[in-house]
Order: sequence, then structure tokens, then C-alpha cells
Amino acid sequence: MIPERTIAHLSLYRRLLDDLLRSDRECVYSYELASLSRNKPAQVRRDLMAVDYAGSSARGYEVDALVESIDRTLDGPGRTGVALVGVGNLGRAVLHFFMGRRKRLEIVAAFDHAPEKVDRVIHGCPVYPIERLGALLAEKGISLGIVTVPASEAQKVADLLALGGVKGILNFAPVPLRVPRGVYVEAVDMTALLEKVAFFARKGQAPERLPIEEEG
Amino acid sequence: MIPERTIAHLSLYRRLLDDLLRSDRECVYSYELASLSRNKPAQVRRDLMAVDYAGSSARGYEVDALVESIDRTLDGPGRTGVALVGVGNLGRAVLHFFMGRRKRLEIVAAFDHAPEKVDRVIHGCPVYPIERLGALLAEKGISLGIVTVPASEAQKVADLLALGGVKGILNFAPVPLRVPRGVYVEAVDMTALLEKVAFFARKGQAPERLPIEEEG
DNA sequence: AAGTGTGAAGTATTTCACAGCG
DNA sequence: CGCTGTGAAATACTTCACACTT
Repeated sequence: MIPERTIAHLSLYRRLLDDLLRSDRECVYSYELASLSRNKPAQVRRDLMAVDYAGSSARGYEVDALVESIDRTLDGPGRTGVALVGVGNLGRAVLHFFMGRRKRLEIVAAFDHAPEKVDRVIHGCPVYPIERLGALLAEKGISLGIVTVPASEAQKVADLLALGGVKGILNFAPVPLRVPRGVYVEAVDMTALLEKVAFFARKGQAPERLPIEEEG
Repeated sequence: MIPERTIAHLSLYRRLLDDLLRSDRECVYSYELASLSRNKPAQVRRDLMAVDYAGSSARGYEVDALVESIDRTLDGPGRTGVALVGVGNLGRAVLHFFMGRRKRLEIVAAFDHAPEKVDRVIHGCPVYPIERLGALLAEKGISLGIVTVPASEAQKVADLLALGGVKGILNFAPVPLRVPRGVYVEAVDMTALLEKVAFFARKGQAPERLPIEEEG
């Protein structure tokens, strides 16, 4: 059973490795990945213990093989459909952000209740009226939801998503969601994040980091 | 020295308490705050040990006094100015999200290099050309930055912010930032968050949560 | 000599469990 | 009695340090 943090780290490493692949880099050492991801080599090596791939002490990790191994660990079989609910400012931005970013994990439908927003395509994603949520979740085999509605609507939307069989929710609404057992929720509490930054910035308590060097 | 998580929790509790205040609630027990914030009563009580306020076993916590104590813990003296850099889809959404949310912590300037975006006011915030960043950080006494530029620009922006004396950065760009010692960075890696949701949703490994009850 | 994989140690965070209070 | 505050235990995560490989 892989720890939560490890999964987040692997996602980041994969992204960095994709960049390296594009620049035709063949191999990479843990200390290089560490520098790119702003953490320690030992952390990288421990994270990589979760994927079924071993590096070599001479060459480090082969970039393409490592990416494939991370793919096997992180990705499910086939494509995973995601529904985004709430096509306001934030919803559109998130839609735009995710468009074309990962081909195995795709926002395939967006929902809103404002009549002027529905039956359009925004950033390449069709927008449907919220009434059709249940039907379309089933029809399109959607298993994840992104909540970008205002706080007042968020719980209702979470209930609908859970009822429709969604097993994971990424919640941008500034309110904690109640979901049935077996549904995984990740909250992005932007207010709390900014206030945390404000607090530690003021206290001058930035955590110890690797020294800043050239390249990396 | 207060732990990172505690600060994030306090921010959330304050928001929930503000709602309670608005509905004229006088007192609240740790188990109620726990239910609202979706964690355990013992967690709430431990978090509240960080603020200088004691509840009573009979009445729990007085909402207004507790909010004030959390204010004293989290907020600095006076107002804290924030600069947002990158007025694209995400930047505008974040701007909109934060507008008027907390009066002590305010986005006072936004920056972009696209000529058609600058010298306008978006969601109540003036947008300046990126060339004026350094000057305006000093002039407006800005100590925090929000980075909402594309990955390719993010490091340059972080350098400018750090150079301008910013002590904390909330980074939405999908790339880890290098900053000088003493600058606190909080990264919001939306791709990693969604992939984490996808992973644990698929594995059916939603963490144990409090049972779902009525009210809360 | 310089890297990987990993047990063991260290640190951070959560939770238990219970003394003490009103 | 039911709650708060908190040592102590449990758990989660990170880092060290070193045997082993090339």
C-alpha cells in the first residue's frame, strides 16, 4: 500500500522525466531528480521503491523505462474519465489547465446549471446541464469529479457525484465535503494555502531546502 | 513553533467559525468543529492548543473569542499585500476567488506582460506590466506573491519576486521553484493532486473518515 | 569512486486515553 | 456526566548511513 505523499511525488517525477525525455536525456541520477523536484536524493530513491523498476549504480535510472514503470504504478487500465462541475471562473481555468495534459486522465464532461453556459464546448470540453449529471456519469463511465462550484453548492454536487458512482473528488470549493465511505476526496483549500504562506513568510520559517545551484 | 498542518487547520476552523458567528452561534464543542472540518475532536483540541485561548468543559469554545484568538495567531499586524503574477485563465480565477475574502490579506496588484491585459482593472485588481514588478513591490510593501504563469515563465517570475523582497510564494505553475533561503513556497500541483485522486479512487483506499450524520 | 536500495533512526502529525473541571 | 487539555502511544513521512553494485 503506497503512501499518499509517494503518489504525489511520483506524479511530479513523471512530469519531470517527460521533460527529460523530450530533451533526449537517456539516464538520470537520483540527485538530479531530487534537484529538479526540490527534495533530497534519499527521498527520490525511497519513492521509486514503490515502482517496479531498479536503477543501476553506474547509469542511474533510464528515463524511458522509469516513466513506463511509473505509468504502470499510477495509471489505471484504459482511460479515466473525469467530470468537472461548475463552469465559473475557476472551473474554466481548471478545464483549461487540464486540457491535453495527460491522455489517460481526461475531463470528458463539464456541468453547470446556468442555461447560458450549457450546450457549449469550453476549452474543448462539452458543457451539460447539471440535471444530466447522473445519466452522463453512467453513460461515459466517469469515475472522478472536480468540484468548482461555490461553497453553497458544493455539498449538493458532491452528493450527486457520489450517487452517480464517482470514487474520487478533487474539491476546490472552500468547504469540507461529506462523502460516503470509499470515496476519496482531495481538498484544495486556496484560502488556507495562502494564509499558510502568509504565516510562515512572516515568521521567516521557510523550511530548509537544498542550496540553489546552477542547472539541475 | 507551530506545525504547518496546524496553521492550515486553524485557517479552516476560522472560516467555519465565521459562518457560525454569522448564524449567531455563541459556543461550539470540539466535536462539532471536528464534524464541520471533517476530522477528529482530538485533532481540533490539539490544533487549538496553538492559540492562546482556552475553552470550558461546560460550554466548549466561545465562537467570537476563539475567532479573535485565531486572528491573533494567524494574522500579522496591519494588512498584508499580495501580488499575483500571470493574468491568464488561472490568474483571473484566483484573483476572483480571493477578492474580498479576507480583509487583512489582499491582492493589491496583478502583473502580466501581455500589453492588452495591463493597465486595466480585473476583478477589482489593477494589472500592471511585469516590468514594473520590482518597483511596485517596494512601493506597495508587498510581501507575498502568487504565481499563475505558465511553467516556462515560473522560475523567472519567482526570481523577480524574491529579488523584490517577497517572503512567501503560492505557486500554481506545474514546476518546482528555486528560491533563496528564507522564502517560503507553497506549491499547488493540480496535476499531482488529480493523479493522486485517480490513484486512490481506483484502489478504493479512501481514508477512514467520520461517519456521515445529519447536521454538523 | 560514485551510485542504488534499504534497515534503522529521526521527525512530524494524529490519535488515544485519562486526569481534572464545572 | 460530558467536556477540555495533554502526556503518551501510534502512525506517517523523511533522512541517515552503509552494504552492495558497477
